[in-house]
Amino acid sequence: MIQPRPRTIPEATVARLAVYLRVLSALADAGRSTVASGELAAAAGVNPAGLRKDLSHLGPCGVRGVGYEVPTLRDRISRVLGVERSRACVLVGIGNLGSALADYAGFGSRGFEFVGLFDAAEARIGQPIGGLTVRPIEELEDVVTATQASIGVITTPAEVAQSVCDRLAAAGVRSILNFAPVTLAAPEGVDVRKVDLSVELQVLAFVGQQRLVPAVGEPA
Amino acid sequence: MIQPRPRTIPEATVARLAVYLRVLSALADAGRSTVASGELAAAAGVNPAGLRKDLSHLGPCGVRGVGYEVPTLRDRISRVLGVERSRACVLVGIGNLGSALADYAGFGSRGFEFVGLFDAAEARIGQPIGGLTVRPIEELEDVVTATQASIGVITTPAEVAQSVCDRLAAAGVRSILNFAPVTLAAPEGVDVRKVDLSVELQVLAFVGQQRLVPAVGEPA
DNA sequence: AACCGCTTGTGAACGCAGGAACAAAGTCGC
DNA sequence: GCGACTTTGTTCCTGCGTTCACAAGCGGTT
Repeated sequence: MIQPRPRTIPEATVARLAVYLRVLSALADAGRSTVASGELAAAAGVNPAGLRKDLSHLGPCGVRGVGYEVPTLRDRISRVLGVERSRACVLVGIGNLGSALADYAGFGSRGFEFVGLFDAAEARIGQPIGGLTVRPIEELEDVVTATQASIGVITTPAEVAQSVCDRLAAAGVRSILNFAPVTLAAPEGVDVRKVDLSVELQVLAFVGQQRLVPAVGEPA
Repeated sequence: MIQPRPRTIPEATVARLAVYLRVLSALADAGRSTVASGELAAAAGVNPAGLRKDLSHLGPCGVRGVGYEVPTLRDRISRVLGVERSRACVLVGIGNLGSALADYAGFGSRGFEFVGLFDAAEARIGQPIGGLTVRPIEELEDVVTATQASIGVITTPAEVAQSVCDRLAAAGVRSILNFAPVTLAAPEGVDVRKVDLSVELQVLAFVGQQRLVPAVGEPA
């Protein structure tokens, strides 16, 4: 009575599955019926063997000698990632970045729906963005409770990010995506994922400069 | 005649160094003179031993029994990451996200300076953002050549991202940060780093839902 | 001057992700 | 109906990143 497929999928694999899903959707729209691991891997920018290993976490879903059936695989990944269920998200901090996210159409098709936009600045409140209206931060707890939102996105200045995080966690949000350049502390059971745009640039620049100076005394 | 310190610093370490730098700057502003690895690690959200190993790539820079001198360590990391030198960047695609990045003050203090904002839409051209004016995409090559920009940021729709990437690479850009939801192909010598916002959300949601179903028959 | 506590830096072990190679399996052609 | 080719799924292995644990070193104290 053992489950043949362990419930845990590595995080790195999950991230790639999301990429495969996007490629598969494009292929399906283009009318392709099947695709081999080599082609799919090339389109996703990964190694074919790694791709097959990623897909093996979903159980056998390809046909040997042929490849993968595009719509079937797409639906399978969608189901595993939980794309078909709609997830309620709230977004706090409607500055430039927050506005960009609220307006980004790509989230809706991935199962995410913003149900509340919040800001502390008077000037922002009432502003319509992406079909919603910016509300005062005071209403945060009420909306989270009423909508059962489980995901919160923080795009506030760094100074207030921790307090927003505390309020989100207290209101019942279980997952937080943080764009503010601070490391947040959250209670047990709430996990925080950080995206730091300036760190990304910094790493990019560093590997670029590192490549220009291969090694002293060993010019490859 | 071996170099005691290999020139290569792991990418994961570089990303964390950028975080330490931010924490150290805040500590320096607050007037702290020294800090121990434990406190610094807690503020950065990492393991103390890992932090010390990261710093060991810079050579010995702490005092045993005391800790790290805050301004000294900050300057050391700044020098390694190349923060003091100004790097010219161009940004293509001035939609919501592009505008947010162009306006973000955090880049300037990390050594990055936008020298050109480009868009294909007539309506955007001429619009002032963050001290610059949006220019037509046709001028991309001229500006990259004139400014010797080595970093390009792509925030265009997915459909045109590859062609923008090609043009950037051909114009001499060595590093590209891609926010468009496609996997880009670039020539040898040009490296591309991808930030996919919807993938981040997807991963966040998945680990959240995975945590709710720990394992069938073994409720931790 | 010697001791003691504190902290760094490093060496070793563990776990994990990534890549290559191989066997199983299904399809197409004859 | 049978053989050969193609492609998947899996296994092994190598390398890297992370964590734990300990020795070395410095400051403060008596």
